[in-house]
Amino acid sequence: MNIGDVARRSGLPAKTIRYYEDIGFIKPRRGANGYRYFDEKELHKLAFIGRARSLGFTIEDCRTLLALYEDEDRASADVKRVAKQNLAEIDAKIADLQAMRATLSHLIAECAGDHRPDCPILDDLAKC
Amino acid sequence: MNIGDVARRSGLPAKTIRYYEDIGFIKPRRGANGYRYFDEKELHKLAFIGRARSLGFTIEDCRTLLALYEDEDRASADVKRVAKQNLAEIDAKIADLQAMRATLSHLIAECAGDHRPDCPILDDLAKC
DNA sequence: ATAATGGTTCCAGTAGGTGGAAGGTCAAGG
DNA sequence: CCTTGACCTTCCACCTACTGGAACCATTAT
Repeated sequence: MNIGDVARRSGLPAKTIRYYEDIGFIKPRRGANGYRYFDEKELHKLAFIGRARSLGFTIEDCRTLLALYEDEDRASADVKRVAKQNLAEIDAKIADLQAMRATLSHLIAECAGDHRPDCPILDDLAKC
Repeated sequence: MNIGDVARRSGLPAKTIRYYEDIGFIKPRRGANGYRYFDEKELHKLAFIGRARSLGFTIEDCRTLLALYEDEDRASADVKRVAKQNLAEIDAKIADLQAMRATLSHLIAECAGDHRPDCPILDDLAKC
């Protein structure tokens, strides 16, 4: 498979796949013309990374998860630990965003949103 | 005031204040020794930006909001529009994160988390 | 032969700062 | 007067995870 096929099948942009090669996730062979050639295993790895990324795992998490995935003797506890850590980070981000959301939607509700200059949103931002 | 005083009073790191000067938010005068000198108005502006940033507004949003703040003839509708746009982005992020969270916490619940290698988390990531 | 498509490398830029080096300045204490 | 330590300066690099674009080579279809 060429990179375009892998891109289509994995759902990742070709640029991202090249980037993932740069940072060492995959090492596709090269054809005589210099083109990358991917086998099913590499496609699989890329899809794995793509799915992990979409669940909010960082690139470093992906390295760990891939290593665990390829380690037949892994303990599921190790995977669970990484996943729980990620969950905690997701929860922290949600909490942050919800706090912002609460403040902001309160301010929006208070703002008349008309032609006049008086604005509780600006008042709040400016308050010392 | 020197930059350290402003940092303490605004809650922003001195590095960030220098950065905000670089990108044109403030233009503090300089003393004979080259030190930046800040007046109350600049402190105020920095605090305004800090608060806006903590509510999730981008730097570009901050530029808009500051301009509105300094425009006596603004319409509160303009401020409200920026705020609503930001709220929509926050909501989109929360929704994304909650979708991740749901999938991930489901997988975590299914994983035994022991010494055995079987792991529904990896199975899910690997599934084509 | 040519055009469209797809591949390659490399460099730069994104957002919003943060870290660190190398060096100038100022106030207080011995 | 000198030193120490806290502050200040600039500049350059680095962070995450890509993304865009230029310049160029290869393949395929017409």
